[in-house]
Amino acid sequence: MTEPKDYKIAAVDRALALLEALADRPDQGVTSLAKSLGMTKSLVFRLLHTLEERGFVSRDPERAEFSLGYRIGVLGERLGKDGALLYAARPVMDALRDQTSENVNLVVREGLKTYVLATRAGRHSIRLFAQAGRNGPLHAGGGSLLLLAYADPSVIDAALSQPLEAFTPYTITDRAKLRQALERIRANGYNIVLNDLDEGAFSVAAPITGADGTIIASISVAGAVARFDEERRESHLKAALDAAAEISERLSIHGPGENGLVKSRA
Amino acid sequence: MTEPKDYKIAAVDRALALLEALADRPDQGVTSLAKSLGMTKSLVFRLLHTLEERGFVSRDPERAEFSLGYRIGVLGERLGKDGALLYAARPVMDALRDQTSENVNLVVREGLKTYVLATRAGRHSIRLFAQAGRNGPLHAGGGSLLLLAYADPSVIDAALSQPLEAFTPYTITDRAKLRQALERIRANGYNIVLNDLDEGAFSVAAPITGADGTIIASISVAGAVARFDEERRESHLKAALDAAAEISERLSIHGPGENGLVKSRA
DNA sequence: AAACGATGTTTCACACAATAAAACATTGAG
DNA sequence: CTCAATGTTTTATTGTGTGAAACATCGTTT
Repeated sequence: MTEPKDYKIAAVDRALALLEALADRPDQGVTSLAKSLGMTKSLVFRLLHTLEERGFVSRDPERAEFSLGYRIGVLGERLGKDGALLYAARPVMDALRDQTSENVNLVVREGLKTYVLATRAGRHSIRLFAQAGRNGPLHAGGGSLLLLAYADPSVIDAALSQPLEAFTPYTITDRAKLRQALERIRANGYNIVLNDLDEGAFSVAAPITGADGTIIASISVAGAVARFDEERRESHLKAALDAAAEISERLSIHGPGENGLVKSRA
Repeated sequence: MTEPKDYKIAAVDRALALLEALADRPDQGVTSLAKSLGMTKSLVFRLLHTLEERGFVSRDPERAEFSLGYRIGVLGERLGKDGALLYAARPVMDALRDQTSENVNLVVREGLKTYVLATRAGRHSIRLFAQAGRNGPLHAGGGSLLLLAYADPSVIDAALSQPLEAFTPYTITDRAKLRQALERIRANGYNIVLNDLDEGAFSVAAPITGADGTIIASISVAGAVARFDEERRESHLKAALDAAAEISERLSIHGPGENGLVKSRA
């Protein structure tokens, strides 16, 4: 492989590595950090000094150990939980769309509704499906059902105590059957639906895990059932699960592995 | 003034400045950022490139504009709201303690209780008062009452519908009088109490404002009433208000002004 | 359609600033 | 009291961050 142009500026990259190390394990000293990152003490010292002046790291009153600083919190709050998820998902959604040529949706739950955080339009379907920013029901749609399945029991109860609108003849409105469906989703770790929200549409949804290990969103591949055969079922499912895993990893405190970005296209 | 040794490493500092600029105004392009920060386009480009590879900035799919990246969110979440507040307050609390020689307490509300996030022990009082991590009531104590005063009306109602323990003969347990007291706190913008939680103790509390403008915590100067005269009342109040303002500014999206750290000791 | 202007991208050479090594200061333990 | 480990400071050299300017790639205007 050819060298892909490296515009990275080393000092900055090292500083960011330092922040990651402190996020991973707080309350570390200069020596410890230098050792674990393969830097010299003096370098780490000066990096910390720079970061501290801007509040990106904070030192213990006892003047010994460092942790992430308040400014990280302020900036992080600025972008919000949805922002982090959205930006982490962006390149992965692009890749998933390219891989499947179908629509890709990123959905979160908000109370007893779902909310489409972002979408990618597949090559085919023109006027189809999800619009970013739109609310949807919890009891129909691939991603929605999946989110409901992993929601707190009290949320499930609340959702099931509402009237369940039938969007198509295939929408599950029977509460017992719905509970069964949720059970199966949890058992499978994914969800595949056909025609239950939009007639003629399929959806293959996988769960995204936040930094705390709970399921916070779903990513789904959706398109016209006409293009949905057994083979695509398998490939789309694998692609969705992989994408969900990748996003989840990005959102974990340890961050993405070696590969800085999404896997290279074959 | 003598030059205070500058260990700052320029590249890193500029990168952080870039992050701040993006937090201040998202969706900016290379040129815009370069102009507003007084950097060259090529530098900004490379900084952004470095930051992007680690997920600290994110670019629009349309390949034009940049914003803060998901990693900021992940790291920020890691430290939590309390962490940001705590670290922002740390040096200010130290300064306030040095200035007043009294105890300094940082208190937040959690439901119908208060929670001492951090303390600094004054020169005098040995075995006195607040312990970090301890819960306290909402209706007694300088910081607590102040937090109650600025809490949501529903919280006030809930707090007042509970039994109001009398910790000393001076504790306000009459609901009407308590509401009056809260009213006066809001009118003043601060709170001063004597003997209401601990016999023989005073407390001068000021409100801390979060990034969204709401009051999220209180910082207070506390000590023995024996040392509390009219002059100290004024000076402690001013010191507490200044400290609260300083912390609030740090927590604001625009960040602290020119002076990177706390004001120099006189 | 062609020319323009603005923006993002790339190249390149030089100065200065980031870096490593090593000396120094400070702290705590045995 | 000595020793070991840590944070801090200095210094010299090299490498790298930097600015200027060329280039590409748009979208807009005439």
